[in-house]
Amino acid sequence: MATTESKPSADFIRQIVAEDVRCGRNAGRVVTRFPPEPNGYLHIGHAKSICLNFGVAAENAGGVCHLRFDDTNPTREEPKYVQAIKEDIRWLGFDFSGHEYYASDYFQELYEYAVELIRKGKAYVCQLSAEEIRRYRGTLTEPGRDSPNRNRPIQESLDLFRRMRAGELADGAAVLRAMIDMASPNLNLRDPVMYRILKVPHQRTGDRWSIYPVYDFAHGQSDSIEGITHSLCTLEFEDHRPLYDWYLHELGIHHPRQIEFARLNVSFTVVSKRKLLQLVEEGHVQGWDDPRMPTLAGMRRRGYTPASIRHFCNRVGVTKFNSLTDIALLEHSVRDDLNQHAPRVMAVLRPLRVVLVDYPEGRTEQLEAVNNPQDPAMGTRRVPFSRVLYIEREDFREDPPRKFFRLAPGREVRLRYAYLIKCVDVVRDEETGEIAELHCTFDPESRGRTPPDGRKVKATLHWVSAAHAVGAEVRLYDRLFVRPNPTDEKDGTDFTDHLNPHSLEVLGSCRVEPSLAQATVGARYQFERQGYFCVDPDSAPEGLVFNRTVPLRDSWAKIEKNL
RNA sequence: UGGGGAUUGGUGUAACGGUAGCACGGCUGACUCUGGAUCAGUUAGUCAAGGUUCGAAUCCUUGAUCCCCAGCCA
Repeated sequence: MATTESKPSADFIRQIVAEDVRCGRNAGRVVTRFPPEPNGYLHIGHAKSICLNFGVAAENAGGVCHLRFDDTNPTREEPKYVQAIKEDIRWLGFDFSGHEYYASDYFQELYEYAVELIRKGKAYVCQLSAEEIRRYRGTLTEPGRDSPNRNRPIQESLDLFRRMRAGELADGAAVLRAMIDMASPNLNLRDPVMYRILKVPHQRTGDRWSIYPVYDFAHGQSDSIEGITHSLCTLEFEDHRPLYDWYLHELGIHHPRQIEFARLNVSFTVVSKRKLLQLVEEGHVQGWDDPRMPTLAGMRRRGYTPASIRHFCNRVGVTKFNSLTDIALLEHSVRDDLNQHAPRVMAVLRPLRVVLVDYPEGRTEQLEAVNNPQDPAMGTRRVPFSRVLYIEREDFREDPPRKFFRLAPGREVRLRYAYLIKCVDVVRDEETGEIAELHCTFDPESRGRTPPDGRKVKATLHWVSAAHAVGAEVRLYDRLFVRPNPTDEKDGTDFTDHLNPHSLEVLGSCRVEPSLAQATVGARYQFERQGYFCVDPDSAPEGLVFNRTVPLRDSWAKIEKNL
């Protein structure tokens, strides 16, 4: 490159990390972590966090990113989610081998930390009910009141805590609380709960525990135990930082630096595990991997590439501003990637029969087609051509509007890689009056080249040979919601009120070129002039199923809209 | 009316007292056997009001608006 390309400036987190490395904090080491709770599938918002955490680690010499499952609530977590999360992270392109951790592995240490705090007089067992604790906590504007158990002798708390662990107390009968300040303006500091009784078996520790640490008591210490240097989390934990600081300080253990950033929001979709779960449970979509879902599993099935998601995450940046990123940026990222890598094929979604009346019956030609004009190394293939073809119904207009360049009565267009054809007749179904087929003539001098008289046409259509085409089902997806911000419920609506009723359209009688007969599940293609498509796992030997990942930009659609 | 954050074109993001830049989107045009892609041009912004300064998106003051917090969820 002739001129020095200006480096994109690092986001504020990378700047902080760089400064820490520069001045030798943590001996120059960088250890980050991605800490999902295994209670749902990963979505595009998690992808942002994954790219940030693994990215920051990779950019620093010797940097490491841990995958840690925050599995502190056995009532909501399941092994199937652990598996799905690991699969999604690997698919996204990140390696956590040798660095897979579980908060549940620290249960014994966490228990000992809790005992230590009781011994120091910094924690106590409280037997107020959940409801009472809430009332004692006060409100945003009024201070709370001390629990009557706050001055319980240390020995008594120690004994009670031991009995909680031993299963001698019922669920909800007692909790362990930190003794901080019931009048703190930060509600997180009003004697927060550290442990609760949950006589529920845990997916990894079985029935060894009948008490479990709450997130706030587990998270910071887990980071500490793992030697995390930079604990990157979302904005809502900013208020919790003083609490984490307090625990770490009282315990006198390694203190990671927590930095908060804004979570990702994307227009016309929802990025919240709870809401995505609701869509699944209420049957608005067909599952976590429904191609309309912004889950990594859904996007994978839809045809998104890992690279396109990573690029998207890098482009949205990292700040503390609560933003709503335009879904067009996501769509651009995947087009950008697929444009360079997806082989082109011809597929007719809504077939209209075309008979070339002057083309010999029974004749078949094999025409050479380019697999990817962006990448000549991808070579060429042969596409069969014959007398009866299918073209796209929308590529013909009996009464063409202004600026419509495609086929119309008496008009000539090119068939991609083949001949110039001219429409000479429109044949209707006598009963329905619908256009049944088109009769066209072809110019034998125009095969793969401009005819000798130099005639030009304004449109090139894709097509398939009727006798050679393969049948397929194509699923067209549109945005899941009709509102840019479906979760804005200030007008009293629920986000499910804004679901797009047309987010899925299934086309059952599509015809695709024969080279696709061997297409394997997950393979991605550009259907020329239409968009990027990917083979769905529902495909069977008897029937291919394609998902539309994203349409090509369609300038005719824009012209038509403004006509 | 407690505490914690935030505010730069339509959207996202840079600029760290010295020319408000980049990307997406929009709009023009060129080119084209994908109305794709590509290329070129264009559009449009510092929340407000004061102050400091030769000079302010950046520093100070006041105000406005938005987000988060009253789970034994994470």
